[in-house]
Amino acid sequence: MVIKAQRGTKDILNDEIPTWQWILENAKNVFQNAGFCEIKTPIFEATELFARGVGDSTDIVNKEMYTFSIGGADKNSSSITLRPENTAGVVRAFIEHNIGRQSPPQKFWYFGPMFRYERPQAGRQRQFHQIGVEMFGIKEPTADCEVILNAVEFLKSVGLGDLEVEINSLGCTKCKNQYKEAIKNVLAPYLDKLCDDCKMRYEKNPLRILDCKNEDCKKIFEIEEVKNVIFSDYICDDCREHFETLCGYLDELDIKYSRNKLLVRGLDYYNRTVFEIKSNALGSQSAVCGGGRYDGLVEMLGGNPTPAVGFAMGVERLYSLVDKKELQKSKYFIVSNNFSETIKLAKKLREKNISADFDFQNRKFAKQMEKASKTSHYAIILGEDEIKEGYFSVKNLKTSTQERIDSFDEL
RNA sequence: GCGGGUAUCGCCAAGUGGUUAAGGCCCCGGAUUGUGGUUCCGGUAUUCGUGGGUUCGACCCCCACUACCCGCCCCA
Repeated sequence: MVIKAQRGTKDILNDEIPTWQWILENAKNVFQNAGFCEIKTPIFEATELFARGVGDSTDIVNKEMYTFSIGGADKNSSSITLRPENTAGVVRAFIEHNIGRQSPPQKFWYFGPMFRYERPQAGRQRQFHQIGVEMFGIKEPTADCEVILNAVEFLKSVGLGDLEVEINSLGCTKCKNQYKEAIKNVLAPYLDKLCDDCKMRYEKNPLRILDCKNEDCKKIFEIEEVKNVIFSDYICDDCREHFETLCGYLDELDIKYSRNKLLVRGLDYYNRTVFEIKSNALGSQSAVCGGGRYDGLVEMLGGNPTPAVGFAMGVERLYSLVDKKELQKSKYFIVSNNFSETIKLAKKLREKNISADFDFQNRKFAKQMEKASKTSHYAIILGEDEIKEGYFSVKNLKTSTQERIDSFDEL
């Protein structure tokens, strides 16, 4: 019986690796230049962290978590969960290490695998990777601006500078709740015409009705009185000023964005600013990046009240949009039938940080040259004459020119 | 959780009831016994996702299962 990779998981092999590494290098450059420090948190956490942090009205917590009971069936067993996203974990670390004591802002970026038990599909796997950023301690829209700028700059660095940003403001706890009530009231007469999913959302999380793609539901949003409520400027003065200030900053940076009043994100912790970056080249899973402000989360998880804002990007989705990179050739391929001389030379070259490879089967020169031309820029011929007289014949495999090199230092 | 599609060598694939399962790429070997990229020659699936069934005979028909893909939902 052949064991295969689990459903919704995949191996990332040679042909994909250069592009993955390139994406990561760009992330590191962009975020570290902006003062974000990488943070690596564990892949599993207490189940309760996600239940409280991500929110139990979300599908992620309700039906998509990989949860295990550790310690058997006895009463002391603890429940752990493979992280479905990384904000909760970073916030946990932030509180646990008292990072809020340092002078704000505290800026982090991360990369790593996330796990969600969903039906695999284009742009969606059960183990997938996210690159993200979290910024703590700043309530002003300057932080929202910094975070969005970094998302855009990173996308630009991987050649995706033209994707448009959608933003919205959900308001603070107070105006968000007023808005929810207003939506429930105006939709009440139409409740039985909404799709089944929306009927459930009506009770659990009415804002998400606005996200519905069902045509019948969309028609209801077109009804004058409903439309008036949905598109009303429900947010309070403070929230509006926060949002408008942010928009002003984005304008100054020439970041193209559009206001999408129907943009509500599925995670419970968001307030005020939310944003998404989409590409229609992705099929139905169109969001490459999603993020927003979560001013209440640190306190909810037991820390001091701390404003925060961040985003996450799906690396597999990013990968599918980006120009692919090829495996780099090594500089030298040593062609020889003397293994000990060959590997000693390779070792010396590698110690000088020069890439070198060679044949391991003592094959004839024609075969070794063939391999050399596929994998390397130059062949170093190390035959009997060269070894005896102590020089190297170096052949440029592109131009087919060969020259004699007398000392190792010239390589 | 609900709908639809597909499954033939590492990859791309032809074959759709009849004794040896095309072809291309890659890989391996040879022509070229110490010099590659071109060319030429040769080699690589006792087997067609798995298990049953129909049939004298199945990769091709039927049933079940599994996996993958696509859409819904949700999200990155």
